[in-house]
Formats: sequence, structure tokens, C-alpha cells
Amino acid sequence: MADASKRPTIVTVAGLAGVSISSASRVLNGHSARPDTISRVRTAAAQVGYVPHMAAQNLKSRRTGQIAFAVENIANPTYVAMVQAIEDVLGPNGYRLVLHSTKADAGSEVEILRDLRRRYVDGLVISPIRVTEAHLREFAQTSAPVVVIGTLPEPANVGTVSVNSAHGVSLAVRHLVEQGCRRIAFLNGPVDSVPGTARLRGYHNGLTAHAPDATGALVQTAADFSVDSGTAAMGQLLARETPDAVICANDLLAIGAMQAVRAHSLSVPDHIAIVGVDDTYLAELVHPALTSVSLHARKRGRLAAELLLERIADPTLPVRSITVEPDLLIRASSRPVSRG
Amino acid sequence: MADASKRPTIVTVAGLAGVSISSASRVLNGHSARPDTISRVRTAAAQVGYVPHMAAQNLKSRRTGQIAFAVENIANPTYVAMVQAIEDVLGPNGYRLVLHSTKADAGSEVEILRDLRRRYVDGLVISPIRVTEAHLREFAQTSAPVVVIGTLPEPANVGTVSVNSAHGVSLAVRHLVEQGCRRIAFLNGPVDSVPGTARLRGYHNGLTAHAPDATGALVQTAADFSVDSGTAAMGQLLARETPDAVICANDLLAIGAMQAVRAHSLSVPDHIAIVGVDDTYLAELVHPALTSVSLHARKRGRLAAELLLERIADPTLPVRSITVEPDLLIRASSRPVSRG
DNA sequence: AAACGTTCGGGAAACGTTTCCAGAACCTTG
DNA sequence: CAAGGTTCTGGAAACGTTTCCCGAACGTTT
Repeated sequence: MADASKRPTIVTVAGLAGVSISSASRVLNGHSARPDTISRVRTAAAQVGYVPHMAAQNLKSRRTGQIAFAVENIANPTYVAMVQAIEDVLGPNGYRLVLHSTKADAGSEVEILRDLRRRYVDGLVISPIRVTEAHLREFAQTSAPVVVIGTLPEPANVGTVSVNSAHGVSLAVRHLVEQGCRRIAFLNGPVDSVPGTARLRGYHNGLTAHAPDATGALVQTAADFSVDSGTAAMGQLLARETPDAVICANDLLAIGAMQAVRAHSLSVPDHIAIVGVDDTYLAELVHPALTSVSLHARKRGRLAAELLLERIADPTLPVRSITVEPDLLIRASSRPVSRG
Repeated sequence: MADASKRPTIVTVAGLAGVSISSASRVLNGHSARPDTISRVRTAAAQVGYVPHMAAQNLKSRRTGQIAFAVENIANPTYVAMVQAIEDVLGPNGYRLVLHSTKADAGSEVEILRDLRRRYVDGLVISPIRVTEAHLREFAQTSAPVVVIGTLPEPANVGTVSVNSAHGVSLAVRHLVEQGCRRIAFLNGPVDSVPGTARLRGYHNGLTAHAPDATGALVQTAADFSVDSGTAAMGQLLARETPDAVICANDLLAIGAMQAVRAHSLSVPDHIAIVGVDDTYLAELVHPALTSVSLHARKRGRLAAELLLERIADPTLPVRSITVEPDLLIRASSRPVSRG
């Protein structure tokens, strides 16, 4: 309480140690100095409990030690996985994570990009669900390094970490064909989203490549990528078709679909096999465990963070793009069953 | 690209507008000025795309517009709910969220508390899973407002938002007794954690209050609050007891327990009713849907954020403590079944 | 038209650091 | 011991704002 009066600054320390401010600063930053000076400054600092003021350091050093991650909806386990991976890279490198929720609103994403100019953060990782013209404009003149997790319609001045999700879905098609499925439906999210279009393409590719003799495309679109939308959309699909397998554009939709199947007194996988995409931890939680296409969210998060730090360390470096290959994780929801 | 040379500062703007720096600053902050001056500064600012530099503002204003949330493990849906709620309060108030992962390490929590002195945030919300002496020491001399989500062993100079989780568990006991259960077990998390002890107490209270004629306490402790630990612990419990109901200290443990029950070829709720705690969104995802004690995570997050902002706005305010009452949400995992 | 009150604008200090520069102190070497 | 080179130090500028203070300009009132 004696020191409640005033926060000690480096001036306090320098005065107490009987040295100049510059010497105090040097010692505190570990630069070379006479042993005598070092110990005087150190004890003075300890005595008053000196802690440098971040804002002042930021102003001087022109860096903040913070990076931002802008994400559509932190409730989606895919993004949680990315957050974890990003934090794991950031922490050891002395960076803090600022989290932004965009609620899938392109406007607020652009807002965040624009806000980078205030330099409250040294860089940004963003995973936009749709990429608009406005995004591309801001990417072009961004004032801090940006890494996009996702796919861009055209090259831009940002690093990207993308995944061949189309191929992932086609892996799922092949797997289901091998299980003997002949009426393989696709339960998509919004088609105007980047993941939506890619995954749909993968479905079509997969069908032509692996199931030339199967029933044609059976596509149902959900309102968004949530569980409830999955249930609703699966209900609609079942009202008009009788698929023996459904590939869902993500795990949440798949879980919703499983609930709808159950509500129709059908069984997974006996009547209908279900496959999700993203391989979130939910896939192992539900029963039957969900076969899912892993898009390696953690790995993408890690790579994005690494790409960003690399670029922050040397902004003259050219932007890099990395692509990750998907994998199919087969679980009970699509296991071999007696059929036909 | 013409402006690639140099970031415009307020000096640039003032020069271009032909006014002093102070006038430029005043206009840009919406203070009074002659219409003429206002428009000159505004157009100059727009022309060069001036954006104020946060670090400089922070240094001058002694605030950052950031608050931190320190959380054990962002993968736990309870914390995700809190993050969402906190963000919902912060955003409209112009604050950003800095997320810290502590990995349930008391040391790193204390580290974060200590780091508050660097004033990189204006306040902190923390949800410690254990509260050590070191925590209390740091709370006592914290240099920025802190709100704890959880219960403290003794009053401290921090706001708190707690929940009567013991009562919540005893609600669950009563409910199960009403369902006709007589051998009600409790699957706890680590007993040295704050939630662990409180919930165990609720279990014992509930038994004596609502089930005087039931079998005595059947307690099994899990290594942590995760799904896998739940499966393992439930396996151990089933190896030595035959409960007809199990209350789990959180939803993750409950989901793990359900998997173990299934692995033993038993059915939920026919053979064993299961109840979780936290009422995360997972409760509605699994099958059968999980009965769970809601501890109102979102509400607690919101309240914590509000308490914090209140205290930041006026630090002379005395700290407040709020307690939230739990509710039981009955779902299929504990529905009435034919029994004895 | 003088006296007063109000609004407005500019200079300069301040926020707390880091770093450049030049001079002082030290050590080495011939 | 002088000359040379290192190492160390203190002064001062700089980072980009906001704000205090005071004088200038303006408008009102007698």
C-alpha cells in the first residue's frame, strides 16, 4: 500500500539505481553493461517491482506481440481445434491471441481487416466462409501480414492454407461404393460458401469416378452448417428419396442427419450409412461413431500460425500457399453391413 | 502504392489540412471546432487514409480496449459458451478479447495474473480450476480489475460469479430417486479441484436429503474432466458395482460413461440412467440425449464480463459477487423406465 | 465603441519506452 | 606512458497521440 501512489516507471528505477534511463533500459533488456551497473539496476527494479509498460514498448518498437484469429463461430469444433493449434504455436513464440467472432458476417470480417491498420496486432489469421470482392480489396492493401485458412478465387497478397476438400469428399464416395452403397446422397451446406461449392464438386467427381452405375446425384442443401439444419435438411431428403448413404458437408450436419434418421425409425448404418467432414472430436462422441473426412483442422491452424509468424519476422518474404491433403477416417457409421 | 512510403500520422493530416496537431486531434475525436476546420481535417484524413495508431493512444489514454479471458481448456464446451457470452458483452462495448489457455496449470494462471501489471489489457476474467495460495496472493495485489468465474475459499479483492453446483447435483439425485433409482453412483472429476469438491458435496447432501433408504454412496473418481477419463472411470465403477444411475461431474465424463455402459452391453437409460453437469450443447447431440444440470455457463460468462466492465469503468467500486442458481434439464438418458 | 465573455486554435508537455550518438572510462599494446 | 581501441554511459530524440494552457479571434452587451 506504500507504493499504491504511483506505478514505477523506468525513471523510478534509474533514479533509485543512480544511473541514467538509457543504462536502466539497457540492463533491463539484457544488453551489455558493467556488472556493477547491472546489479544496481536489477535490485532497484526488483525493489520497486518494476514492470515495463506494454503500450510504451509497443509504440517504440512498432510491434504488439499479438496476433488475431477471426473466426465465424467459435462454437464449431473445427475452429476450436484451430484456436488450440494456433495458440500452441503462438505461446512459445511470445505472442498472444486475440479472438474475433464474425458470426459469418462478411461485413464484420472486412471491418477486422480494415482495423488492422490501427496496428493493434502484428498479423491476422482469418478463415472466411465466403470471400467477397471487399475481402479481396482489403487483402490487396492490407497493412499487416494476413494468412487465410481456406481457398481464394484468385491469388492475393496473403498466405493461404487450404485443403483439397473436394478430394476428401470423393474419398468418402469411393468408400461408400466399396461398402456396397448405390444411392449415395450429399447433404450440403450453403452452396454460396467456399466449403459448400468445393465439397459438392467432390461429390460429383466422386460419383463419376467411382460409381458410374449408381443412381444419379441426390443433393439436399441445408441452411447453414449446424446440427439443427442437418436434421431439417435430412428430413426433407428422406421425404423425397431413399438413399442408402449420405455424405454430409460437415460433422455437425452429419450429426443432425443421424438424429433425423433415428426419428424416421431407421438405423445408422444398417439402413443408411452416414459420413461427415472435418473429423471433429464429436465424431468419436456420437453413437454410432461417425465416419468422417479429416481436413486436419489442427494442422491447418498450426501451419497458418507458422506462415504468419514467418511473414511477420520478414515481411519482405513472398506469401506462401500450402495445401493439405484430406484423409478418410472410417468408423461405425459406415461399417460393412448386410445389404441387398 | 504511392503511399507505400510512409504511414500517415496525425502530423501528416494536420499539415495537409493546414491546422495544428491539436486541432486535428480535436476534430478527429469529435470535439468542438469551427465547421471550416472540421471539414478541412476530415477531408485531409480521408485523403491520406489516416488511422490512429493504437499503441500511441493506449500510451496516452492508459487503457487498451482489451480484456483477457483465461481458461483451462478451450476444447471444453462450457468454456466455449463462456467465450461466446463474454464476446457478446465485449463487442458492443468496444472491447476486444484476448484468449489465454492455461492447460489447467496453476503456474501459468499466476503468470497471467502477474502479467496484468504490464497493462496489456484493462481487465481479466479467469476461471481457475484450482485456487492456490499463489492465486490469492496475486488477487490481493492485482493491478487491474479481475473477475473470477468460480468459488474462492476466502473473499478476495476480485469480483466473482459462482454457481451453487452442489445444489445442482442434489437436484439430480432427487430426480433420479423420483425415477425409482436406488443405487445412484457419482462419477467425479479430480477431488482437489473446486468443482470436484462442490459437486461431491452436492451428491452426499442429495443422498441424505432425498434417498435415506438408498444404497450408500458409490463414488468413482476420474483423472480429469474429459470423455476418455469418463469411459475409464465408468469401466472401473462397473467392475465393482452395479448402479442403476450415475451422476457425472460434467457432461464430458457423462458421455464417456455412456460409452462405457454401451461397451458393457448395457443400455441407457434402461439399465443405467446417466446425468451430466453443465448442460453443454453436447447433451442434445448424443443419443440418448443427456439429462444434465445446467450451471448456466453463458449467463455466468455474461455476468462476469458485465461485472468486469463495471469495475473498469469505476475502479473505486467495491467488488461484487454474484451467485447463479442451477437448473435440471431432463432428457432421455434418465427418462422413466420399467424397473423392478 | 469599449468592455466583456465565449469559443477556437496553436505550442508544448506528457505518456514510458528504446536507441542513436558522442563522449568518458577503461583496457590493451607497443 | 602514450596511443589506440573497446566498452560503457548519459543526453536527447523519437515513437504518435491527447490535453493543458494561454493568447487570439470572435460575438455580445451596454
